[in-house]
Amino acid sequence: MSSSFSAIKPGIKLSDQVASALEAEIRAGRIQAGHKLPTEAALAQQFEVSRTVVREAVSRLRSLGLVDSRQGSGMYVQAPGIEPLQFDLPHAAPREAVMQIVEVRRALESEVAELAALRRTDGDIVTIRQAMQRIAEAVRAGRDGVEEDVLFHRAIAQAAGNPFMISTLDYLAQFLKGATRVTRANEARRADFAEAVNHEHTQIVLAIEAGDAAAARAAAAQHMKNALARIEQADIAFWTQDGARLAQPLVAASAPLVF
Amino acid sequence: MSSSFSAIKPGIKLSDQVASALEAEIRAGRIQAGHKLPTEAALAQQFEVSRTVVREAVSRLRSLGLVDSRQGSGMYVQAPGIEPLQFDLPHAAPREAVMQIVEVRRALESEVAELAALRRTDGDIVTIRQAMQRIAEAVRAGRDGVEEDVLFHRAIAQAAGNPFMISTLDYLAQFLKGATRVTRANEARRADFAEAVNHEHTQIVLAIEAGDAAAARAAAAQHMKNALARIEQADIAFWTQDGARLAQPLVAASAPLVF
DNA sequence: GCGCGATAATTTGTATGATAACCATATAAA
DNA sequence: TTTATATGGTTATCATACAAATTATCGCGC
Repeated sequence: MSSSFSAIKPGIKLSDQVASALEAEIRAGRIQAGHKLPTEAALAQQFEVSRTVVREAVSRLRSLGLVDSRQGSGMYVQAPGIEPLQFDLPHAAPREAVMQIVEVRRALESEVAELAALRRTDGDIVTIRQAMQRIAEAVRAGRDGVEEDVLFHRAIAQAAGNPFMISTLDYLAQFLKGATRVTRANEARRADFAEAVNHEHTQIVLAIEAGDAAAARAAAAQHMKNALARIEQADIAFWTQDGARLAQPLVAASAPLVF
Repeated sequence: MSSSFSAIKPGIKLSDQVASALEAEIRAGRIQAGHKLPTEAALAQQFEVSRTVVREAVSRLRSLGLVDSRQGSGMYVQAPGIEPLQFDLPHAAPREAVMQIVEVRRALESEVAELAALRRTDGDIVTIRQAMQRIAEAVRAGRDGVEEDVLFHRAIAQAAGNPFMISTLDYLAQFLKGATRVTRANEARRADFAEAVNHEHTQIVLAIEAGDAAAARAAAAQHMKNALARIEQADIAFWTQDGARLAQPLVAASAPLVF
């Protein structure tokens, strides 16, 4: 292995240049996974920089999961890991995107409800019941109950006993958090919405308690379908200028719950 | 494997501790987006560490996109974006994890098949048919057809018209790629597996072509259920020592397809 | 008082050297 | 074979200093 690293250009931050160079070396596979890469001192000499910038660079690679440094031993390159999931949202059609993400959630919530009906323990049922209580209390207290709603669905996911379902749903929740609140324009429908949501939640819980997998799936799917309808009826949340995420709606105090 | 001596770990790196503390501080919103956080010297004094570790910690936060440092000015917290999805796999129960991830996939594939049945265009059907053809050709050519299988399921997802479904399934595929190939120990069953997989694929495609949403969902769910059974029958892929991801199986040439 | 440029102070980026903690290996001792 | 010790190498942390970029401050003319 020759791989004498090229010199560097001034202007851009040195640590970034070194980090990029090393990252390229690794991703190109010129340094095999599991192997040690040169010592900090050696790298500093090859790049003609101080050990400080080498450490800064390696720090970045470590947080990217590309290398793993062990004190006293050395720095080892890790096999290229799993590429994380990150939706890229189109700035063009935010309404479409929300509905499509809800479709994904519907698929998971249906499965989760079914699994919960099959696997729920007595403790799970207690937790779910409590979560439903808290939603009612929040609504009575005049709040929107969005946080409690998240916990309710999370409790069901917990009962399903699949941690990957939970984390995937949590990911989706980041996008839908803004959409679960609708604007003041629909304030008049608030009571209707809250009642409908509560009824749908009840259907799900009853099916889970009864251990009726098919009914639980159907109830969850119906819940999502109705939530979609509620979102469409209302003004949905809008997107931030960079299109990176859903913005928090301006009005939250008296906004109805849709999920 | 003697008695239970809990592993002590005072060897947590200072920079990691500082980074975690700062990250918690930011994610909790105690430092608003756009505001400056204390100078490196100040942080070093507060945490009672050297400026070096503060810089290492901040380096991590910068690569996470949480802060942005400008020379001569200071370090500014950036608006926290969407947290990407990244399963953390337990190195304890890899078989369980695979099955749980397949559960997630089953939920999505069922929904995808249903949506595809409702929304497929003529062009979609052609693409799906071609993808199925390519699997058959690959199997006849003696290859495992895993790549073609991925494209087949992707074609169906395309027909469903939901890009988020596609990217989520792609993410799951990273974990299941290793599991779709089984070891040579099951070589004898190869013909059976290939035939079964082909039959299940056909059922899905026929339902989609017929526009029968319920049948498509059922066929897809059955396909996933059977795939799970095939995985259980076979030796599933094993995990790497760090539990970070599925390892590529050693034997791929004559391994049967399960999905 | 107000603009405005020089300048000083502040802050991050980089360099350097030193020390501590830790690991791997070899060697000696029991 | 096992245990203890020695030794060199590597990363982690510390302390200090300087460079480079930004920001605040001062002084001066008007």
